[in-house]
Amino acid sequence: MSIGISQATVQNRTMSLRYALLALLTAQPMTGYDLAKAFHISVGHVWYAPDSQIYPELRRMEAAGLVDGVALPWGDKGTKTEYHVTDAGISEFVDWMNLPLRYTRERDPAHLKAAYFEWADPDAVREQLRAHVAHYEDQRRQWLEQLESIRDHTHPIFAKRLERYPSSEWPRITAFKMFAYEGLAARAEQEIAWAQRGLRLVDELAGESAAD
Amino acid sequence: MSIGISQATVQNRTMSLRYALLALLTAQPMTGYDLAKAFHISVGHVWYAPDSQIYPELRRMEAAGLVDGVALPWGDKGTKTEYHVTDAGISEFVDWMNLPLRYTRERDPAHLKAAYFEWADPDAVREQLRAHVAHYEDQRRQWLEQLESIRDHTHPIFAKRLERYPSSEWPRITAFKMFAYEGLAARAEQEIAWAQRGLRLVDELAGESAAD
DNA sequence: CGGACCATGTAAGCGGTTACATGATTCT
DNA sequence: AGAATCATGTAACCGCTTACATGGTCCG
Repeated sequence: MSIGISQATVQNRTMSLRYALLALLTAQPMTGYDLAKAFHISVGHVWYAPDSQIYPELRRMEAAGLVDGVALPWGDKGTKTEYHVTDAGISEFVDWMNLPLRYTRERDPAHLKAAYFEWADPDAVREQLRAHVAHYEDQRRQWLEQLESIRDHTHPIFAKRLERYPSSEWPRITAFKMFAYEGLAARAEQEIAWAQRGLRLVDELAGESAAD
Repeated sequence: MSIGISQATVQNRTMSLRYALLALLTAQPMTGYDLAKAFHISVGHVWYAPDSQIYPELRRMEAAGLVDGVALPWGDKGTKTEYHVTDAGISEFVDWMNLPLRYTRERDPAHLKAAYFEWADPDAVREQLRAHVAHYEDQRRQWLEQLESIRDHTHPIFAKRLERYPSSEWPRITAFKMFAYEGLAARAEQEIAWAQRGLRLVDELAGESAAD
């Protein structure tokens, strides 16, 4: 016997894609294509999204009044849509920023498998640990690159973002962004160290059984 | 014009729930209820799943021949189904264990928000960083508890698992399990350190603007 | 003129979440 | 007798992935 009046926006799960898009659009207006590209060179390292998710979400956001889509001519026949954040969009983004996060349960395939490594061939274990190292070394490299270009303000989107603020605000904004990426780099280093410890462990165990 | 013959089991995404269930059932046969409980006291700290996901998955796994469901009487009228891994189940689990992981893109709401903390109230930032600390301190505590009960073999499911092996194998199996949980504990410690650094950063920035 | 890039999607499906639902059993 | 626990689900929905699809534009 519900009456049909419902608290529509209670906080559906996370919807972080929406906020990642809003975050990017607070730096400058962009087309869906620009956003997709920005996802690869910027937030994409914190929150990845493919085109097929971005375009529809932008249209939902426009329907919700969070962004304005402005059609721009492109060549002779083509057009493209450039999205601008609205005041309502800013307001929703700030609300989200001030709201505490909901932490989800741990769900980690790498550690799940590691807990049952006795079922795998030692060589397969080694291969997977080396892949773990390689993956996080790559991540770490990317994050350090981001860090560099944020520190020296050569990061294109970040530079655009700073232009919107008085230079007195720059250290604060830069500090937060670096803080976020430093955390990710530190996490990557932790994962590398862990996997390397695993590799040593496999060698030790192989040595023992060989000595039998 | 496809002919309808398809490579059915190509590797649908991860399906880690299925392998988490198989992993548990290699320790001992269990009912859906037991498994749901085990998810809370064991793998649940690496891979969580609610009842509503476990029961249907078990039936799909039975249909796929990976487990055998044995109906057991329970009280006067009730029955319960105890699932046993089949040889095919073991084989599929081992195959999965030997296969390299597919790493998914980074998607981390906490670091996403941190990168845009200039949009949040300093107090809201502090609250979120403290929540981050609290969350990972809790995780860390749970993982260290797991570690303890694995180390001294008081962990009920793990003890059952060891019974299936000659005691010469115990160090190896124990070492892998501890390795996995140590990695998680180390990660939690890294997250705690990161958030605490964030708290210091907010204080520093507040001090600077107060000095203006 | 061809290849790289710009632009924007649709469709199917899956894994997971949340909320809801029911009844039996064992313990105190 | 009532509470805690055992047992097993259904239904709706959502965020995301994968694969597929199309056409225009710019540059060398």
